[in-house]
Amino acid sequence: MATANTPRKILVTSALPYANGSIHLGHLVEYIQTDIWVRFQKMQGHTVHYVCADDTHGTPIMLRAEKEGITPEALIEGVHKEHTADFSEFLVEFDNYYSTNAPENKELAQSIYKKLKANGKISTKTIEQFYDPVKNMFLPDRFIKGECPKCHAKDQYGDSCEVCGATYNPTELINAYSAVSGAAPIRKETEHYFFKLSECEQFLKDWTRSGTLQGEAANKMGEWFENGLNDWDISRDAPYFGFEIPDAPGKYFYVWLDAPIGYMASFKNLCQAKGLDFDEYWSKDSKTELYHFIGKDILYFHALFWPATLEFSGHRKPTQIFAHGFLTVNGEKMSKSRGTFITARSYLEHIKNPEYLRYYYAAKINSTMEDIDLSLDDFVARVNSDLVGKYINIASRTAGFINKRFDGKLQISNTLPSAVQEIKSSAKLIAECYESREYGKALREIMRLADHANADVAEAAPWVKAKLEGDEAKQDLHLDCSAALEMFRLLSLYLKPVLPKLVGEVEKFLNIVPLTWASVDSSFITGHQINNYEHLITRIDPKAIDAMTEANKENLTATPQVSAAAVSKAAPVTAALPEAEYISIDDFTKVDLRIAKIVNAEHVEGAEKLLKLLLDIGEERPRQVFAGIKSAYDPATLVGRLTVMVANLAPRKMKFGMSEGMVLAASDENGGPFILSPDVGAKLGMRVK
RNA sequence: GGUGAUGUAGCUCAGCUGGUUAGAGCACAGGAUUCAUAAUCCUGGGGUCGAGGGUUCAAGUCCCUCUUUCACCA
Repeated sequence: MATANTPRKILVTSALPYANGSIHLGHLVEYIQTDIWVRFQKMQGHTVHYVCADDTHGTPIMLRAEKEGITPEALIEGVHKEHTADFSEFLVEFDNYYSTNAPENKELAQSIYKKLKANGKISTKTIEQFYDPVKNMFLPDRFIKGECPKCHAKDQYGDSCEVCGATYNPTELINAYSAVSGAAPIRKETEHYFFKLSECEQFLKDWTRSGTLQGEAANKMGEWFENGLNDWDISRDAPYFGFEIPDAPGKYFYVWLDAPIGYMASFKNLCQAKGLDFDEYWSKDSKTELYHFIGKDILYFHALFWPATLEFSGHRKPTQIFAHGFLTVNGEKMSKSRGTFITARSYLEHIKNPEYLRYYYAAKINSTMEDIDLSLDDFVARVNSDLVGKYINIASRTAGFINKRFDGKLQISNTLPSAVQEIKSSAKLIAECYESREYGKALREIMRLADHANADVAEAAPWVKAKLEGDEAKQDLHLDCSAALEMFRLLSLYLKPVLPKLVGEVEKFLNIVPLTWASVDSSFITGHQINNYEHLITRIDPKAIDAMTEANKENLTATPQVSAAAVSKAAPVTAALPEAEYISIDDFTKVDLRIAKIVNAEHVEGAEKLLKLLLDIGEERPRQVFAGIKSAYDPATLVGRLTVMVANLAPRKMKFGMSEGMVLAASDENGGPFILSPDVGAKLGMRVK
């Protein structure tokens, strides 16, 4: 356990955000979690280096740059600026925020590769892959789309179906096409380089069970060992934005090979700037500590590939890997349609104060991989109640007496008041909570102490003493309010890792040097002069939350395609494309809507949601249409009804047969589906326009 | 589909190796107070701990089945 007596040397990383999009509230869970831990360790007096970088390589970045008509270098440079600004404003204090597309990283990636090769851990194998004959490039799985082989949903990615959840190989897709050019991909042989992970099994089994992972993470790893480890494909063919593999022209390192090496590169870059010893932190026998904070989704890379890469290239392994869960907003996945897909920038524009979010996240963060929920109502209630009502209130309600009655000078009793003593005695517990990443527990304790401090002030009733005559009452008033500010000082110290900026202002108000953990053992002395109290924090207005979610909904309709506008920081994202919200009359008339008579309706064997309808629109034979309305309609009640269908929708082969159109129906989360009915007088076959 | 997690008061969450009437904050109700940014203090109502089965003298806590939500599947 950490004590200030034994200074440690610690290197900490957060996962590298991909240089393909904006930082959002989900990302921030990790950076805030890490930053709090780093600030806590620094307050303990340890030597801590916190490094990170943009993850810049790979096919998506290459294609994105091409689409925007700029070089990949220009793209990632712009993103780097944006990311840096976002992190800085959220008070995430990296010692270095670098890029994987850097000379240090190239050199490290290549030298690590050479060492792996010299250790016999690299092999080559010819594999067959999909190839885009128009674009002249091999296609990663997620750039191949087609029909799901299981449920026949259209436009599914090459690895899994978002409709039915099936996983498969891209080769199994029906009518596969390239998401890049639309061309039908062909199969083509290519030689790939592999890291022989299969030979690292025993090492990894031992390593993952040696206390480096959380329990549930180690359980998850067990899954992979059961099936045996496969070798890891670490090469990609040109064209690829990345580093070329030494002595292998046209072959590039897969982005996941050089991304974690980016941790080293960022640190190396820091070493050059600050004169630190790189090898002290990365050599095989390093005595320093190394921690990676990551999301549970990339545990796989950090707990298998990464330690194996380090081990067999002659480096130290991570001391521990700290995986956290995902963020949900209002109990659900972040959603663009609900306005809960919120970027860091959007939060700053609407809520302004980043420390509210830091506080709320901290209140929710624990050491497990459980997801954490940002409940927006709870967010407002908690921040307003805890920070304003409890914590800041202690200073707000007592500082006035000190300033007005005692010229801002404190009077400290010889005997420590019991309430102050209680707060001091929690220092160890709170430190242990921070150390073990149980921030929620730490903040519960701190708020419990703040409650006691407020109760203590209520009991002392300074407003009563202020009205009493006599020196004794005046003396009591002076001591009581000074004690309250001492409690406030201690609580500020405990909160400092979470609220560095606010506590910085508290330090100015209290006229003290920056608080460290050792400040627990000191205290104010009689005669200490404080400054005038001014409001340090304001309550969150719930309207700002509503405005934020509304604005994010608008963003979606204004930029319907991808989040492309998010990264091109040249133009601020306002309604730049009003025309994108509208379609022309010509677009609309492409949809052939017809009045249809339901001539038959029946259940479909084996289908949970579908009814099979036969729809007459005046053609030779009725159309067969599968409609997902089983939950709301009894087939018998449908027969004979008129409704509206899309007549020129491309026929689609479904599991149960061809569907030759689509019935229109209304629904939302509260109900439906409700199919449409025409007004009296409409006849089957009539065009709807 | 497989695997790892997850489901506790209206909301957000604590509940360690099973042990007396299941806790906190917020919200709500009643009272007090007015120093403080409608902040604070005291009191109270509210839960068949996702469902069903099992082990045990005893289960929110262990086992099995089902189910919710999340993640991963190189």
